[in-house]
Amino acid sequence: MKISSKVECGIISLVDICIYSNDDVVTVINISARQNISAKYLEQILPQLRQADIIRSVKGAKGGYTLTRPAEKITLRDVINALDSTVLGDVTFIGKEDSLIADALSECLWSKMTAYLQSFAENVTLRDIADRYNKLSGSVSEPMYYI
Amino acid sequence: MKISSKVECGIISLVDICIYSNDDVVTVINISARQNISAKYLEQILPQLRQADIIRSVKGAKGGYTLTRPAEKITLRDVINALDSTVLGDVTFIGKEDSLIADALSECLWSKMTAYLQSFAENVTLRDIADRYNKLSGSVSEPMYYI
DNA sequence: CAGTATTCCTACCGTTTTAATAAGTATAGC
DNA sequence: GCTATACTTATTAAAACGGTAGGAATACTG
Repeated sequence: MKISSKVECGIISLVDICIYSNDDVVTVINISARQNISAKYLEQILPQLRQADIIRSVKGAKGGYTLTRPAEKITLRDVINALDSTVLGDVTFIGKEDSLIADALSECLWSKMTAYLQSFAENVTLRDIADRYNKLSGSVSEPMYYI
Repeated sequence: MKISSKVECGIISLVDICIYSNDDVVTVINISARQNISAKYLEQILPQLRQADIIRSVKGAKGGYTLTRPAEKITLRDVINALDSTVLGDVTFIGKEDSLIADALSECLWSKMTAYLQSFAENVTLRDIADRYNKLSGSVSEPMYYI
């Protein structure tokens, strides 16, 4: 599966906001520095997530971003669809293909696949990713204390 | 989901071969005419399916293609992987992303999704598509006889 | 053995998509 | 008013994709 950098960076940004906002906003510059993603690139991605009502922005000095709701209420389906609706959406053919075989294919394969992808992504939340991240980062750094 | 025209046309060609080869080979020109796909384009797709041992070719005059095995033994997984291994394969990030968050994301979402896609496509065969096609084409033309 | 029908190979071109950058505007805190 | 920030739009550069083209190799046919 090919996932665009935009989707990848978008999700990473959200997890970053989730982890580092302690009742406070998180700025593009912060995210950029921590996640090693160009700030200018983020400025293009985050507004899309705001329009999808996943994050809320505060303008001006001391501004930044926060999640609009608890991380466990934000599904990856919401996020992915906001950034690139083709990822989980119905199969689209560039070259028209108005053939019955293509229809059969759609019924037997593509539509079932995409239905599953949607429902699967609906059952994974930002919280799940953040928790998993915490475990991963814990298992990397914690053992150091015991050396 | 975005599926390339190559994958779509490749599968259509195989179903066409499956339907129209009666112990005989099927030529690119035949497929092209029936499925309305440029012959030159097919000449680019079919060799890939031959290399993947899905079809067998006969060169020269009276040449053409046949399936290497019964249609019920050819899974869509084989076909899709032969034509574009990125469709069902592991998620690939264009922009490197060597972050732990990306790892967490991979574990919680991408790898599970792709594993499912692979296993799902493994359980659909060319025969299934051909059968479905026959039903579709039947339900379109058969009722005409009763008018 | 010549002619023809076919697969095969490789290069090429144009369009679209994507990634990333850039520049400048608007807003709000201090 | 200065500064830090989000917002918007345009632009560039690179890659992927769809499709075309020319010609070489191969094998049947008369």
